[in-house]
Amino acid sequence: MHIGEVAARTELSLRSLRHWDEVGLLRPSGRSDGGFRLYTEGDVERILLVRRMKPLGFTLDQMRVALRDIELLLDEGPSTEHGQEARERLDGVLHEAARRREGLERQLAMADEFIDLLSRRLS
Amino acid sequence: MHIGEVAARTELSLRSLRHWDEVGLLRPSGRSDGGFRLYTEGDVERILLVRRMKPLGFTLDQMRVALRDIELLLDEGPSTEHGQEARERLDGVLHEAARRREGLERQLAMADEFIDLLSRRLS
DNA sequence: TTGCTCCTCACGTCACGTGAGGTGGC
DNA sequence: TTGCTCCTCACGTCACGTGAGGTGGC
Repeated sequence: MHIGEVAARTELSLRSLRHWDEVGLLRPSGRSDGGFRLYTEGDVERILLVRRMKPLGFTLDQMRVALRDIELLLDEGPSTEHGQEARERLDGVLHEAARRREGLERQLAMADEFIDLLSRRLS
Repeated sequence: MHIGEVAARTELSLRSLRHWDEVGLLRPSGRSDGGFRLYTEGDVERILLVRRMKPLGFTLDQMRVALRDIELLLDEGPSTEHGQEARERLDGVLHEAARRREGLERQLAMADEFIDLLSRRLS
């Protein structure tokens, strides 16, 4: 499918999808003869995975590595040497993700404090 | 107090505090003879207010305006013409804040989906 | 054929991070 | 006097946003 449909389905901007392609985070599976990016359902699934990871504040490059590792583990399993290495890196990602999740919760708590404070000032 | 103590107490970087000064969001109340920024307890309170507002993703300029309006309302009350205008702008800010709060919650939910997915892949 | 979608530059933006080189404060 | 903290440039970074100018696809 074309980039516009992907953008609509994932709620991402055209520019973000093109940027992710540029930096190698998410390459569309193909291109049309005219040069249009062609995304598969699998591509969309990977985009949605990245979208879930993004609120945790990882860089595009960190997400690129993590995505590769997740797919490597899926393809090769944890038994090969590469599979082992991927697993170890992903253990680190999971720990870091849990840490950052706490940060997100603190942000939500702060936002609530601000909203409470402001609505009290306005009532 | 000096910028270092403020940074420690607010968990903000020295650079952020200097940047907020540069763009006029949060000017320290004074300067020492040698040029050191001097913050008061009131300055710290305002910094903490901005810190609570920040997770909602407003720009520094939007927060600058909102902070001025909040203080104006506190100083002048809602009866003056400026007080009226500030109140109306802050009503808008509160609505926007509530909207963005929902976005933050969706981000937290997405992060949880990612963490669940990754931990299932690794177990 | 129309017009809607897509393309590639390429510069701009936002909120700082990160030195470099120098000086104030107890 | 030492060294720790602070200062001001000023360039770099990250993840896109925003045109400009041009073309593919049904």
